[in-house]
Amino acid sequence: MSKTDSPADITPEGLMLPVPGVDYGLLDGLLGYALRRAQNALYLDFYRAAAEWDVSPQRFAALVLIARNPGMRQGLLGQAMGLHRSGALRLTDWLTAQGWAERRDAPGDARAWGLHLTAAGKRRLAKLEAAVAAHDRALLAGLGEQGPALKAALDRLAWVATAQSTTPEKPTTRRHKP
Amino acid sequence: MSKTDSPADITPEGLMLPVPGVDYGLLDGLLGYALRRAQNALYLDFYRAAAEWDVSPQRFAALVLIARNPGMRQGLLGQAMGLHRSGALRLTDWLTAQGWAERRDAPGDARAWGLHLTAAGKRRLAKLEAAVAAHDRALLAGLGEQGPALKAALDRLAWVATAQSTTPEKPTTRRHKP
DNA sequence: TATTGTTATACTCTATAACTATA
DNA sequence: TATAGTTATAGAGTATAACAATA
Repeated sequence: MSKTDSPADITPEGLMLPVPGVDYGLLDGLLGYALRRAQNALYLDFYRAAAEWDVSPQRFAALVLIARNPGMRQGLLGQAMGLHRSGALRLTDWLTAQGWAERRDAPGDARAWGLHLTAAGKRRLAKLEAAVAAHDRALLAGLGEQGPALKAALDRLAWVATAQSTTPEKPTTRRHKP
Repeated sequence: MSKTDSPADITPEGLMLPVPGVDYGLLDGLLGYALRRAQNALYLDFYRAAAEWDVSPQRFAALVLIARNPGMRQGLLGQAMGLHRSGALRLTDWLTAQGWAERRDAPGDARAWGLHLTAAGKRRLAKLEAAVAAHDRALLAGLGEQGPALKAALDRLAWVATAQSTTPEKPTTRRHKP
């Protein structure tokens, strides 16, 4: 008796706002949950900033990495992003299909590709980066004095959490041929 | 000429560690990217803590919510977690299939379910919550004095970011029948 | 024998659209 | 007409396994 989903269904999905009347128990006190809420909010926010380009946060990161490390291999890209080889492949497929990047022969190794942005990709990325950076500055501004401290604490948190699970000797020295 | 994937392929996938020699460009300065790194690390870390129970962070959150709000509807659960109805359905399906929770008739509305933990679910959750809480405390301890400030800043960040995209009148007053 | 990239496949997460039964 | 839940389906995202070409 209904045509399709109703008007009141305009519920902003993905928005993880605290719902009044709901008891969140220990979630409210957890660092991990606070992080998830914040990340969720930022994710949605990113899409607003990058709406014009139709690029996800992950793809944006890939673009920046390729731009700053021209000729990098697919495998290295995956490594830098915590992806499996096959994931890096799909990511690269998308970037090339959309005209952002291209695969060229890698000098010295006939098996590998060197990744590069296309001319159009470089042009577009310049604007996209500006938009994202402006966006990030707005967030920092909204945080006031807490901003810089937050950034530092996040970096440290990533380090502490990985240290607990992997316990490498040093933060930097990793990812090398065994 | 290889049987399957080789020994050196034990690359901890999903681990988003900074790779030495790679230039991350503006990513290193972005709040959003720092957040993603931290969240990624915490996610993997959570799995260590909850390995014994085979529960994802999201499912853990659902369990806590149901435990603290017995009889809550599927729809409300989805709302609290930023999920679509169909997502809440699948989540609930999993929780019931695993014996964590059960659907009972909701008093007053024959269309709706009331969600409840099972007796076994309550018992298991008590231990799981203890493990997760201990884990979170360890993270906070690792952060030292930065810890509490980080938590506060994250809460504020989530608020700032959603404010920029939705601009509601007040943080709390939302999500009500129009 | 190990590595780079590929193909094929599968599983998770989450959305949309359309449907049912209530309200 | 709107809502709660459901079904079916599709799309990301990411993993595993097996393979080819190259190292």
